Amino acid sequence: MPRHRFSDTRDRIEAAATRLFVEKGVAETGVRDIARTVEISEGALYRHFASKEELVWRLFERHYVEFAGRLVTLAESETTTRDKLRAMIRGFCHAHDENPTLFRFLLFVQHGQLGKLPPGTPTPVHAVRTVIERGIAAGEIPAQDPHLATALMFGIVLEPVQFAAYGELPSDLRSMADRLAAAVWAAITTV
Amino acid sequence: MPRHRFSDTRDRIEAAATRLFVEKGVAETGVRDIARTVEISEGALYRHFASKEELVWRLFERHYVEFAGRLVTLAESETTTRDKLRAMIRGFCHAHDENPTLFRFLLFVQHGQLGKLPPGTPTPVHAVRTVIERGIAAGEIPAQDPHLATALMFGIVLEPVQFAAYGELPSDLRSMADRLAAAVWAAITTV
Amino acid sequence: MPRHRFSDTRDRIEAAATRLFVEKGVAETGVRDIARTVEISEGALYRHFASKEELVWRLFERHYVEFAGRLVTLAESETTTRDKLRAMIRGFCHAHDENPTLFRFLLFVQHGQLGKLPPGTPTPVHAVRTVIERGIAAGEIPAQDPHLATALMFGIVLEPVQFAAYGELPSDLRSMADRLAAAVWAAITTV
Amino acid sequence: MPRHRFSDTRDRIEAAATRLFVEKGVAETGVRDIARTVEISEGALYRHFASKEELVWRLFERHYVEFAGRLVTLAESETTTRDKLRAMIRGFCHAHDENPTLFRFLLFVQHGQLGKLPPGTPTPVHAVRTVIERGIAAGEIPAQDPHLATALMFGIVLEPVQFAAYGELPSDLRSMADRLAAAVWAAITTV
DNA sequence: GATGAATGAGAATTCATTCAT
DNA sequence: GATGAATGAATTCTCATTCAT
Repeated sequence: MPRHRFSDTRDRIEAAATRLFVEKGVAETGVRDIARTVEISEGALYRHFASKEELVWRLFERHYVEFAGRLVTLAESETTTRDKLRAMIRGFCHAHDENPTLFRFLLFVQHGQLGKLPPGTPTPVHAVRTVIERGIAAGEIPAQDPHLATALMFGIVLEPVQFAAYGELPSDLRSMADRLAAAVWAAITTV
Repeated sequence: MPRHRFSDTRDRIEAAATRLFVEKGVAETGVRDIARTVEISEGALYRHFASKEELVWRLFERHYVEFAGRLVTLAESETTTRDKLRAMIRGFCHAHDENPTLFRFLLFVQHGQLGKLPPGTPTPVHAVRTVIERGIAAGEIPAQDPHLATALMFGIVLEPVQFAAYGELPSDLRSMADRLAAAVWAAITTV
Repeated sequence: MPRHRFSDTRDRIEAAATRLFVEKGVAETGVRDIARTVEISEGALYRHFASKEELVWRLFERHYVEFAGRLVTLAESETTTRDKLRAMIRGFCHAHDENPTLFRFLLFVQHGQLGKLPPGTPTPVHAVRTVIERGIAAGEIPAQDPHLATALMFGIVLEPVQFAAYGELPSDLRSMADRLAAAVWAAITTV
Repeated sequence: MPRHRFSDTRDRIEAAATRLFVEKGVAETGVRDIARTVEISEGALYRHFASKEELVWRLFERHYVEFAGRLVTLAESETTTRDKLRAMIRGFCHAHDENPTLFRFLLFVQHGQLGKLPPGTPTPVHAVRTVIERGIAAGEIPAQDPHLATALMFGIVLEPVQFAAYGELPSDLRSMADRLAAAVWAAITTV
């Protein structure tokens, strides 16, 4: 058996990298920083990831797609558009509170990665927009640009995360979930 | 020799730097890139800015504070809270459409810089929160956490900018200003 | 004016690199070695060459094509095939004696580079083969595989260079030129 | 467990290494490449060779000396100098065709190793030169520098190998053996 | 005998900054 | 004021070798 279990080191690398990427930014985080945090040599990192770029990508891709899937599942478990949206918003809050670092990495630090997703990959944006489009089609939401409505929903949910990171809001997002759901509903039904 | 040649070059540096910073990120933009874009030598850049860091900081600080001031002025020109907020939102949209690059630089690329502002410096966040706090005190807005209400307003206004940058919304934000103002008002009056 | 004239440093880099590449091999020569030899910093090298690979390629390409051209010119200045070949062989010897290091770099260290030449580029091999093919067509050389005859000529001329490098022959190749020409002629007319 | 498994692995390592060294060069071939090709772990390689350097050296030394011995034997089995040389040339061609990769490794990739041979070690060069020196002494070859004559012979035999590797000659050297022998004889008897 | 994660010394390359001209 | 070659530290990555299991 190896000195450390494989997945052990790999997981520790991922956790450390995510945290550092969020704290300092991807470009500002050196392979050195990650290695020092995990307490392995720089070279050892490359046994687990072919490059820093791949590390970033893997981190992003896996969790991003997974999160999108979770949102879809949450929406499917409800009937009305309003309930679907509320469930998804709770999903956002839950994901954030569970691992704020990872959440922030996925939703704010990922710009370069988005373009690499194969076209057609389900994303959180896509999941939300689909629900909204169906809501409009079903007459549950007034007719409007679904892209704009989606943007409103994301803004309302994500900006509090930024404020929380700057200490201007508590970092317990779940306690605000219903308030946010109400705000989203008000914002997209007021045309 | 032209009197304004100096500031001309300086302005061109600032414009080029802002654009590159937004397009590629601050860390990913080299002094060399900037110099090449402006068509001056690398050395010449240092005649105008003591360091790359200072260039970033100057770029941010000047426009950020100026923008905050503009928001305050806009709010002061109106009487009711609702009108104040609408005026500010129009200010956001106007600032964006006038120079989307600079706007995006100020609102999204600046994370590292925010902490350098001397405490007490007026910021856009502060300008908006003040209006909201007064609106609550005056009973024009239901009692609520003014930080959260501020976050909602920022989310509703800024997220469409991100969507516009990804081509999912038109980049003409002004055409959406009243819709955004209505959404903000609905979101913060629905508790 | 710059600290050193541009071409000065560039030339010194090329000379040092050629020598080191021949002495130790390309892979075994570090950018560090070159920089130390030229007495500049490693980074300074990159102002003159985009990469080590480009340095190798530039070194090879320029001189290789130039040498091929010289051979063609030499052949054109003679009438009979025998005289053409002798002139080319003298050209080889002259090129070697003038700068044995460069000669060895071009003819022995270049394997990886040959494939990068755009197809159709005139090479020394091509120059020699053309003369031999015409000699066969004109009946001045017995009918035979021109590729083999070319190989014989190259072997006869180049192997003494290797021996000279190992101290088993004097490094003054010009003194052997006519002997080598006689050997080549004998080898390719004896079928 | 098979008795010869050890030497099996060892042989497979040697074969893979030889091939990779010739294809990509010694420096460009990593221990990793070799291990992957043989389908063993990197660590396992060190059970068979103390270091990469030793692997290269062993590969070279054993076959090089063996090949020199074969040449001596071939020469001894003939009487006249001309026959001795022809036998040796056939030996070269045979060795090449049997294992072109190994042949090329020994004769072209070995530069660094030659100097490590204990002085006095019989080498192919030495074997050929001895025959030529005796031929001169016996009056079968005109008086001349035996080193140069040896170089001519090596050039005539080895250059076709290079051409074959570049696809400009068939890789079946044996079919050319007598032609090469004739060329060598012509080259060294024409002074 | 075998495994493969880990090491540590470099390798090539980039980059903000300096400075002689 | 301007130039661009030079610097030197830092960065990403490679690689032969070791060693706990």
